[in-house]
Amino acid sequence: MTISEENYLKVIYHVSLVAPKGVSTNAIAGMLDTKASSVTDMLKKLADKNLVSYQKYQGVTLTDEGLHKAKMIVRKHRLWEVFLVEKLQFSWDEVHEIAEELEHIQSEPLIDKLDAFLGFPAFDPHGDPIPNAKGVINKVEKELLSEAELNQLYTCVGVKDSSTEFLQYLDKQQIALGSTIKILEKEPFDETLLLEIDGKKLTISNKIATNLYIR
Amino acid sequence: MTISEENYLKVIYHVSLVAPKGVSTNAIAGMLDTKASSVTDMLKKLADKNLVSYQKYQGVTLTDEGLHKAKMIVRKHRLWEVFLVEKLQFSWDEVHEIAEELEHIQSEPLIDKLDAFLGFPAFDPHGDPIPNAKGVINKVEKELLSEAELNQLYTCVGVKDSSTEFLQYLDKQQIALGSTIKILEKEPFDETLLLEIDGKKLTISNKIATNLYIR
DNA sequence: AAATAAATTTAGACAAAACTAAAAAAAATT
DNA sequence: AATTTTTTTTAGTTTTGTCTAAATTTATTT
Repeated sequence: MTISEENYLKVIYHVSLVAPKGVSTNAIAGMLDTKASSVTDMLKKLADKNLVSYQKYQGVTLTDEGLHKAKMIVRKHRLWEVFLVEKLQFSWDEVHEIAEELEHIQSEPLIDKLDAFLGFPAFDPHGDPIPNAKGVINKVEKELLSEAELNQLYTCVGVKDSSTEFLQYLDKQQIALGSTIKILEKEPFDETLLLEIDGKKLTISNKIATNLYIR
Repeated sequence: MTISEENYLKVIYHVSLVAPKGVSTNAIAGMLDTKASSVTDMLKKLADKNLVSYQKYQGVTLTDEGLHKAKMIVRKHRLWEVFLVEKLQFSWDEVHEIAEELEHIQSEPLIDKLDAFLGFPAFDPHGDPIPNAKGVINKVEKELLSEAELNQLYTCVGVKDSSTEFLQYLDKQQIALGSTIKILEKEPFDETLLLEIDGKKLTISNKIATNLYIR
């Protein structure tokens, strides 16, 4: 598999988690910053290799084989992110791009030994679950902070948006995975929240609240 | 720089350590398992980018810029090898291929943090020196076991051949970097050596002796 | 010094992965 | 239902890195 093929599989995987009835050519083109015509070409190739099922104009879905390959790429990406943060002291907003490269290194023993070295982590630095060597993903029930109740105690378990800007905002406000969160007030007009985070008070916008996962 | 360009630079670097007056097209083709005509094409491209100086039919040498780039690739390769052996418990005969991939990951901070994580190692698992971030290489005087004197105490500091077969032979005979070696006898007919290695006696052929570095 | 052999380069072709522009199909609108 | 818009595909090109076959240069031998 080429790096390009792997990137297509990964994008189809991520999009199909949200849009399960077949991923559109344009959606893939948008995520990969390429043209729809290029996507069509690649989908044909992936279909020939039995990694996706594709019918003209009908979008694409992963085959069992394609799904497994995609999960293995995600597994590698997230394990490398853990390595970068836990062992090399990168911050969680710096690791995505590097992991985008590392995820394409081809070696089963490498990734299994890396997994063991890291202590078989279940989640990456952004709270996303890491598929195990068989592709099984530990599902954890979680909800968005924007859906949470007043005056209940929650723990921050992940982010939806993992852009540099958002992650750096969270760092600045000292919000991290594991932080304890209680909603003290909810402004009805714009859904701004007044929170108590690890004991400190903080006001956040609805946009922030719709990108933080809690449990 | 593409992976292919990096591989050419690396090969030119390695060959020019042995043949300093310009590396031939065929030598490069042989090492990269490609055709001479492909090499010619690439040399033109590298010359356009000012990474090599190249004149038709006269072989090629690295420019200062090309030399630095090549050293940085070697640095990455050897640091990753240390990581694989020291942290992930690979044996020294398993790491070359994986490091061939990892050496192309593009991130300065990654490699500097990896260097720090590993404790700024000076040598890789085969005893080869690791260039520092500026490209400076710690030279260590060493000689081949085949050139060594009788009844003197030496330490094994590296291998010339680092093929899987040779490294596995050394493992089997329990010869490792740091082993203490004394030559007890040298057979004049075929230069077979009787050694005492870490206290144990062992007979080795001249071919082995010409691939082991000692100090 | 001429002839032969070896090494190197040129010319032209190909596959992968992208592109543009135009055509075709599907979806949305009137 | 017909028209317009959007999405998707096709057709033809480009770039990168490779190849083969032929031509050229350098090295070696007689």
